[in-house]
Amino acid sequence: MAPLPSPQTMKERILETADKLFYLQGIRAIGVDTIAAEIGISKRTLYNHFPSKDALIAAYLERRFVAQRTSDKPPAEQILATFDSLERRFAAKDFRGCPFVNAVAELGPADRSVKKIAIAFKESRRIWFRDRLNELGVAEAEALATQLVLLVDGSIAQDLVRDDPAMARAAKEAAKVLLRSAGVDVGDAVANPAVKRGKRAPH
Amino acid sequence: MAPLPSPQTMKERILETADKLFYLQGIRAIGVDTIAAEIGISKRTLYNHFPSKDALIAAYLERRFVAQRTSDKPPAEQILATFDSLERRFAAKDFRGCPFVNAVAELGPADRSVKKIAIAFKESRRIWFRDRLNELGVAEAEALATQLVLLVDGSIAQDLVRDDPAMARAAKEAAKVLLRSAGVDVGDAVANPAVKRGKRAPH
DNA sequence: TTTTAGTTACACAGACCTGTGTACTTAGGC
DNA sequence: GCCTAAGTACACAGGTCTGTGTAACTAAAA
Repeated sequence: MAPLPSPQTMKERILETADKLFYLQGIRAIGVDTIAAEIGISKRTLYNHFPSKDALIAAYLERRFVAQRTSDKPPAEQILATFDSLERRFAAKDFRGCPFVNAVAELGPADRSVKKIAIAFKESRRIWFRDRLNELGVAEAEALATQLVLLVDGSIAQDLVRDDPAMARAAKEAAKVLLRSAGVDVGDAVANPAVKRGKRAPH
Repeated sequence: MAPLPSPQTMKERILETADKLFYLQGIRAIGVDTIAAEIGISKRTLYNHFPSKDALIAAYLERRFVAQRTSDKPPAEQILATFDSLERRFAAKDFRGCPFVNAVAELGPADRSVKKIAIAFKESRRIWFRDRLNELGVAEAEALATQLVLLVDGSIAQDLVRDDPAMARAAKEAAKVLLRSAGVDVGDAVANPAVKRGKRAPH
């Protein structure tokens, strides 16, 4: 058997380090040498576990693809909690946007497989929203789920550029308005701060 | 004087080509050799106009920074027209997301100047929305402008991954709901298709 | 005609990248 | 004690990239 200097397997150690470096600094910016050096292993060992950098990239993205959890809390709460979770992640200094969007932006239209997994991830989140909305009996769950996903990705893109966790709060407020407009009770008397004082446009 | 084989200046020709290649294939994916070869000039000429690739990247982004036009149409119409314009751009096969977001994603947190111009661009669009909302007399124009910007960037990110121009329509529908909720007349009897049939959540 | 600014062709330095080849070491399992 | 699987050290091939150096060319201006 191979020596196991840590509880993780070597493959997992490589993936963990690749994840950190790829995500924080960019896939193209990080060479396999850098990853191996960071772990303290030889480049040969890395290539014994992954046949190519492309394979490592694919494994990195697949590892990032974790399905969103579903709790037994009310669906509306779960939906809104998504944005609280986002805000927490934005506040962390090592947040650098959506790894899938970044990979597609970075690797371009050439890399078909990367795009495939990115689409799958985006769709899985949309489906999660849709299912929660169906639980709420919302008529046009599909359309509303898409709109919520736009708010999620919009706040991620904005935070990537501006480093402003408040984008998650703004997205949450917008989500409340959309949910309310679809007949969902979001537990708030006034859904949108833009009408907090009941002001209306003069004409 | 230098020979001018085309009405444009050489600098502009370089920028135009760099724009096309950087945007479509990624900044890191394109070398200066490729740009020079595409125009049919020597690499030396390129470096006579731009001291470094970084300078060319900066010029590329600055050239992309075009302020949004303001027409004399009603502000609400102008705001919604933004999403129609987005949809048209999504439908073009050479659309590859927001060049500023892509550059930040690609170049990482190291490149400070790229981030700076990206922030300026995002903020300029938010300001444009805010000014239109102020014209409409919306109370919380700042907050609503931010929410609209989230929809814009969200639809761009989604289209980048999914190649689905319908994302722009979804963003527009969501924008209508938000505007309506802020008291703006968007000229539509029913703002959100999710309540088109008046369905309500059962509990 | 002479000058001069812009361009060209081309080589090259120096760095970095992916991926391989090879011989050596180390540590369990039998 | 031996075998085997995994890891190590290290060189290197072959490619790409940015950026520079240099001498020749071209065309317009003076």
